[in-house]
Order: sequence, then structure tokens, then C-alpha cells
Amino acid sequence: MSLSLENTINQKMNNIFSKLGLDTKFAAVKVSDRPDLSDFQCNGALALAKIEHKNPREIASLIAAELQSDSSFAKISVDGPGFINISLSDDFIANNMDEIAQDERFGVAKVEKPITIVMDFGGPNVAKALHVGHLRSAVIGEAIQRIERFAGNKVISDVHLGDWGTPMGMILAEIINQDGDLSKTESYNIDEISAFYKKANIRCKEDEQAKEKARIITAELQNGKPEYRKAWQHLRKVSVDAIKKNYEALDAHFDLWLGESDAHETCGKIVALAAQKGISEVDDGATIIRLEGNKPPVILVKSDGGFGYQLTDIATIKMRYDDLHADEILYVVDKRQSLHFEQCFETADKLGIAPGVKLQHIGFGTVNGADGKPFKTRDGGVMNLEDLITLSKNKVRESIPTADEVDGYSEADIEKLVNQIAIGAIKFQDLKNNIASGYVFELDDFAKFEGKTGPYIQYAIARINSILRKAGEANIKEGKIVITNKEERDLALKIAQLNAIIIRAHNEKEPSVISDYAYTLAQSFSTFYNVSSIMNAETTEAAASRLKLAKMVRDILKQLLYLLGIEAPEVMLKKASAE
RNA sequence: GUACCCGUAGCUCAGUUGGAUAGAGUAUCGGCCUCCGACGCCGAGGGUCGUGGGUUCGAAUCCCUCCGGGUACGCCA
Repeated sequence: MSLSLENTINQKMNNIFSKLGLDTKFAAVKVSDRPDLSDFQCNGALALAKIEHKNPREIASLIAAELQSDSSFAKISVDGPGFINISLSDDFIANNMDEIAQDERFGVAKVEKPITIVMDFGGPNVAKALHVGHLRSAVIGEAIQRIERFAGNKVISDVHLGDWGTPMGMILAEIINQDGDLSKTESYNIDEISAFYKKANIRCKEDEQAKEKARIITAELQNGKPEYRKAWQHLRKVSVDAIKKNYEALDAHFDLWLGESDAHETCGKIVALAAQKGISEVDDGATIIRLEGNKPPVILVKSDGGFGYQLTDIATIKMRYDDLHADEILYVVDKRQSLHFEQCFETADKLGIAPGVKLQHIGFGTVNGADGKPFKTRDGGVMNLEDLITLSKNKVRESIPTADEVDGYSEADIEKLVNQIAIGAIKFQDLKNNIASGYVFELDDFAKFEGKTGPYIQYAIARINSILRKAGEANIKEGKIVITNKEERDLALKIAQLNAIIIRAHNEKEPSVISDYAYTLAQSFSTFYNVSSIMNAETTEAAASRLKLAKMVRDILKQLLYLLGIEAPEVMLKKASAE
């Protein structure tokens, strides 16, 4: 059960609606659009009146009359065409705060029936450095993973490594091209392997024959030619080691490090199953499945005998159903691939390989430059992830003192702080907008950690930490919340929204709901902080109450940042000279 | 050509599924540090919600037209 204020009010509304014989689906209240008039509002009377052809104000008045008798509400009114405005009593709010303060989940409910969600995000490729395109999948995927776990679901995340396609043949071909054979392959490190891939990529774009050769090698690799397999194993291992470091830096974590290659055997089974069910056919030498509408067909087996990537994804669905017992599979992948997923999902349905499983593609927009086109470095190249992180760290260092300039901090301490702020800034920027809609990466404004940014929230936390340190954190457990002014009341009402926010982020798979709320919560606290002295409050009761409230805000903000995959530094240092 | 997405303040974006006076950040201008961390707070200006129609008590939101932008469309992944 949830301690949420909104739920409590909804419960009361439900009771009143059933008592009056009204459909309870119209009973829901929401945070008021008119804070000058009320705390919550219910618009159900308007919708009801439309259906039943009655006067909305009359219905609203009946409901309002019932609400009047409840002492939890300070003021009830019917306004405009039939809005029911509900204002809460300060005691009711204060009691709710006390309840939330005692609960380790801050009154946030868990889902009634936990399910198993397999999450597919990351999607790195062997021999290729992670670039900004990989950033969003990792950052968004990690956030959704944490939100789902907090909501009570079981999540199994899989990085789904790109280790089995034509690029593998291309790179092997390139090594053979240079060395004559693959004997030296196992001496190559990640940089050398990446260099081979880059060369191979250029060569295959220009030279159709080289591309053909790469295709043949790919097919032989997939068919198990020992020499190729051995070299490929090395490429894969070195790449995975490098990629793990990258994701570590982003604080993104995967339960499984499976790749396309792991689906190879199942791919064969899918081809057989499709043939057996009579839904596949051979067209131009390729084995395909035709789909509904005017969607292009799925290519299972290419005319050269190689498995297409759609087949790999379809086989992976089967594995996730059979082996991982997924109830739901989420793909956090660039939205430009939405057609691909529609095709795969439809095929999975035709084949009946994952009955009852909800398959969902969470498509995200691209990271764009100032020109609105996909982000490029100033010299026109693709920005890789490590460079982006370095860039952000350098910006942070401009406003943070070095270890020499401040007492009590080692170089490692400073470096950790720089890292927390830099990664927090990158991640928050990525998560503050709707994930479907892409965003503009402002290279020039990136230094400014003011306004709606990760560091703003980190700063709010650090400031509360400072207050709690001075007050002595241990002795603020006692005391009751009392509401003494408007800012304090607004802050409490903001805290009370937490449960609804988490539920919404979970339902919509939308981390920006949380980033937005975290920002406004920090903002409410700042406003409160600016007008009300916490440690020198008017009375000792008010001081105790405010400390308790401050601690709640700090703990909630930390939890919210955690859900976004962002760390909260204990302190935020600032250069003495910086103004 | 076919399908899908987008157009809201100078700029970057919200807008809880049809509700009241469309909100934030940034930028600009003005105020607030002898007082818990000013990476902060308060205030001001800034809008034909791309256009034209329709649905209804009520539209940024739903339907249609047009204009402008984007993306994807059989053997790359």
C-alpha cells in the first residue's frame, strides 16, 4: 500500500462516488492547475455530465457537499463549469510527511504483480569505439532498468553485442590483406583492431570485390571455420574488455554480455520452424517472410547463405522467452530502427515463439549538433564517447579547485568529484527531455552548469548535506513536521507527488518524468531555503521540523538521481576565484 | 513514390491523454550575500501554440487541407 497523498484523496473520492452511485473511473484527482485556488482538483463531474446529459455544476456540488464533512480538507469549492477544487489542511499534509519520513521507500508503492523484463540496450559492436550514438541507449537503458527494479519488477539486462555480422568478415579480410594470414591476430590490442576496422570499412565502401570477399569470410566464420573462429574469439574478447571499461565510466551495467553470435544455433531452428509452418519462401535466392500491409519482407537467410540481423533478433526473442522466461522485452534503440522492430515483432508473432510476451521498442532520438543534424565534432568526425567525457571533465575542472588549492582533499578526491559532476551533467542533459525527441548538444553552453542541469540537483543535495552536518544529522530523527509558511507547505506538497511520479515514469518508460520532478523538487527546496532559516527557525519545534524536511528532500533527491544513474557528491567544491 | 514523426517565447524544450489565466530552462533587464553553500533566490519583459477549416459547452491536445522540417523503406547492422 502506498502512503501517497494523492492515493489517499483518490480513495476518499472513490468512496464518495460509489456512495452517490457515480462511475468511479471519473473520481481521480490531480495536482491542481490553479495553485492559487486549490491543491488538487477533480474534473470528473464535467466528463460525467457529458455522458449523462446533466448539469456538471449540480453533480460537482453533490460531490463537494460530501467532501465538506471531511476534516482533512481545509477548503472545497466548485468553480467554473464544474471543477471541484480541493485544498488540504496543514495537519493532513504534515501527518502525511511524517508517515513518508518513516518509510524507506518514501511512500512509493511497488507493482502488485512483479514481472520479468528483459532489457536490450547498449548494442556496442566489436572493434568499434563507443560514440555519442551509444550514449543514449546506455544512459536511457540504465535509467529504465533502475526505475523498473525500484518499481518492483525483475530486470535482466543484455548488452546484445554486435559480434556476428559482415563487419567481422571485413576486419578478418583486412588483417589477411595486410599480414597475409591471421597468425598475428592475437597480438593486436583494441586500438590496432579498431584501426583495421576503419581501413576495412573504407575499402569495402570503395571496392565491391573486397566487400564480396568479406561476405564470404563472414559466412565461413559463421559456419565454423576454425582458423576464423580462433581469430574472431580474440577480437571479441579484446573488444568486450574495452567496452566494459566504457560502460563502467558511464555507470551502466548489464547482467548478460551475450551477443548476436550466441543466437546462431537458434537462428537455424527459426529457419526450420518458418519452413515447417509454411510462412517462409525463397525469393531471389534469399529466404524471406512476407508481412502484412506494405511492410518490406523479413530476410531470414541472405542469398549468400548468411543469416541476416533480423533473423538474429528474432532468434534472440525465442531465447529470451525459453531461457530467461521474459514477460516483457524492451529494446532501447535508436528510433530510426522502428521498422526493423515492427518486422521482428510481427514475425515473432507469426512464428508463435514468444506467446503472451509484450515486445516494445523504446526508440530515442539522435543527439544533434547546433545545426539540428546528428552530432559531429568540429572537424566533422563522429564524437566518440571517451572524448565527450573528457570534454565534460575539462569543463568541470575549470570551476573546481585543484587538490593544492583546497585543504583536506587528495587528488583522487578531486578527480572523483570531477567525474561525478561531469557524468552527471552528461546524463542529466540526455535524460531531461522526452527520450523520443532527440536533443541538441550545446558544445558552447556545456560549461554552464546552471539552471535545469544535473549539477544543480547535486548542488542542492550538497547544500543540504552541509546543513545536516552542522546540525548533527544523528539527532534529527525526533520531531514532527509542522507547516509554518507557504514555501514549506509547497515543498511538502511537492514531496507528496513522488509516488505518482515514479508510477508514471514506470508506466510510460520515461525517465524524463523523474529528471523533471527532481529538478522542481530541488527548486522548491531552494525557494523554501531562501526564505526560511532552518537552523535558526523561530521555534525549536519549527527547527526540528525543517531539519526533518530537509533530510527528506536530500534523501529523495539522492534516490531520484540514483534512478537516473547519477551520483550525488557529498560536497560540491568551488574555486575561490570563480564568481 | 509509400509509411511514420515533428512544428509551442529570440534559443532549447515541457504541457499528466479534451478543461480554468499555455509553463520551465536559457538569453535580456532589474533586485537579493554582516545570516544555514549566490552552481542559489525573487521580479520584469517576451506567445496569431506553423496555416486554414471542422468536431463541442470547451482544442496546443481529436479529424481534414495546405505550408515547412525530419526519418525509414529486401539481402549493412
